[in-house]
Amino acid sequence: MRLLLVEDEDLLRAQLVKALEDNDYIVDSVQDGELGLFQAKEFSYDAAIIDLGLPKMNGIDLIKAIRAEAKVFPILILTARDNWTDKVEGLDAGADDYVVKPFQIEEIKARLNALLRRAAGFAKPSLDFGHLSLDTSAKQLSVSGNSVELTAYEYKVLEYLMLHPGQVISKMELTEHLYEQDYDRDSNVLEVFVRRLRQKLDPEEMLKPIDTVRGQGYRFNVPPN
Amino acid sequence: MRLLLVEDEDLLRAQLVKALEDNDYIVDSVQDGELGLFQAKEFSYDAAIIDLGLPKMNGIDLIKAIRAEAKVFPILILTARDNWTDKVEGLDAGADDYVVKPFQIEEIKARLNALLRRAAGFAKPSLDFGHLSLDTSAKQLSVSGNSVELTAYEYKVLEYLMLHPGQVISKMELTEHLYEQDYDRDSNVLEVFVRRLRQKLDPEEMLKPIDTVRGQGYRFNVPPN
DNA sequence: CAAGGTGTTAAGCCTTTGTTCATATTGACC
DNA sequence: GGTCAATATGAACAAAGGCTTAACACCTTG
Repeated sequence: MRLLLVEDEDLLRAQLVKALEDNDYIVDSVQDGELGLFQAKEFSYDAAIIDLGLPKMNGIDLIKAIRAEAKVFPILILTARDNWTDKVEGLDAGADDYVVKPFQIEEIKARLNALLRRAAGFAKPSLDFGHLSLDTSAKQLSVSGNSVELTAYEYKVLEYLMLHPGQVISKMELTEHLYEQDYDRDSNVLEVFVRRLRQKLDPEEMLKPIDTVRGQGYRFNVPPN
Repeated sequence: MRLLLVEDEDLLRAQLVKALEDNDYIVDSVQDGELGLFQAKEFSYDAAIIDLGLPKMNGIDLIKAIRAEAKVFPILILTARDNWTDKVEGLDAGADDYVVKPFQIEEIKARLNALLRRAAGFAKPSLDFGHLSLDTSAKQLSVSGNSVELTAYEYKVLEYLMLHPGQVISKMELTEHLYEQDYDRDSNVLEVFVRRLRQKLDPEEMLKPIDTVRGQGYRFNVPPN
């Protein structure tokens, strides 16, 4: 899960980043609205946490701009207690929830979880395609009935692919979803993971659940019927 | 046993928290209805104690909202003597019992025990999976008929895992259920408990009732039929 | 006070996993 | 067909994470 954090206060930002990272989120944090918008346009996030009082471009405008880009990930806004009217404006602009400063880090985490779960919407515990089924709460794959264990990273890759069935996902997009910063460019970790996944998904190499589109990325195939 | 306490009066709240904690409950306490609802949604409790006169969202609405979320844990309401009509409304809204203020702490504890016993009584006296059966009221485990003693913490761990069968439960989630605050990060208590549990559950190490999903947590395996 | 049990810590060992590397294979373009 | 870049593959390695055991402090209980 990759988060965008836009917060101008250095100390608070650092605390949040740490807390979120401890919870296994991958966090990109920036200090002002302009940078926030740039990041939001350039990368794809699972959720954003945005302080409403920001330099360069205020939080409300940032949210509007993000929504104008047709980005739909949930947005959690941080607002000071005294100007709570902002909160309404923020929700109007397209935010999904708010937390009033000062807050407990725990509250942020809980709200975030709620949003992400809600965003998953259909709250599907499992992603099913033909004889492949990925149980997202058991973190387990089942191939025509037989359960198969996945490592943490194998799971992340497969989940991401299965969440975008039939779409070509570039290696960069995948890598960015797995790691914090842009990872060492000349590494073939991803290829190795895909290789191991293919073996587990389809030991016989008959059905080719994951195609490689040369130069573009990988694609999880929706099985016929 | 984890309780949710929603009470706006600081002194009373503190007294209740202390008394309950002395009785080995784990207590989350909040000051208003909105926070209460949030907690109830976000975490899973064994029971709740709710004052009817609350800021932000009154107790009646809170109870309705909790029940609307399909939460079934018992709810004990606290009500002032003069407006006893609230009590009826509260019970109608879905509360299970009431105590009139002012009260003796002892009374709260007694009512709570009764509620919990009743809830355990017909809700789920035992968690059964294959040849494993955990008697939640006797706090006793039986492995293919033979009863096995569990220590307090062993029981807590196993109960939590068995309440979420087939799901991967992170160590953090488990630890938070065992202890109040987030516990010392670099301690391996949990591993030790799991180790001891595994021995008791399955001395032969054949059936692997508890899987470890590396980097993610533990999973109680649902035995195949 | 002795004895036994329980929760906790510490330490070393062992396994899994992520990562790298070297080398093979593939596909696209000339 | 030849050439080059992109991807696959298999093996090897180091570190993280988990396991296991033992010891210890603290309670209870008799």
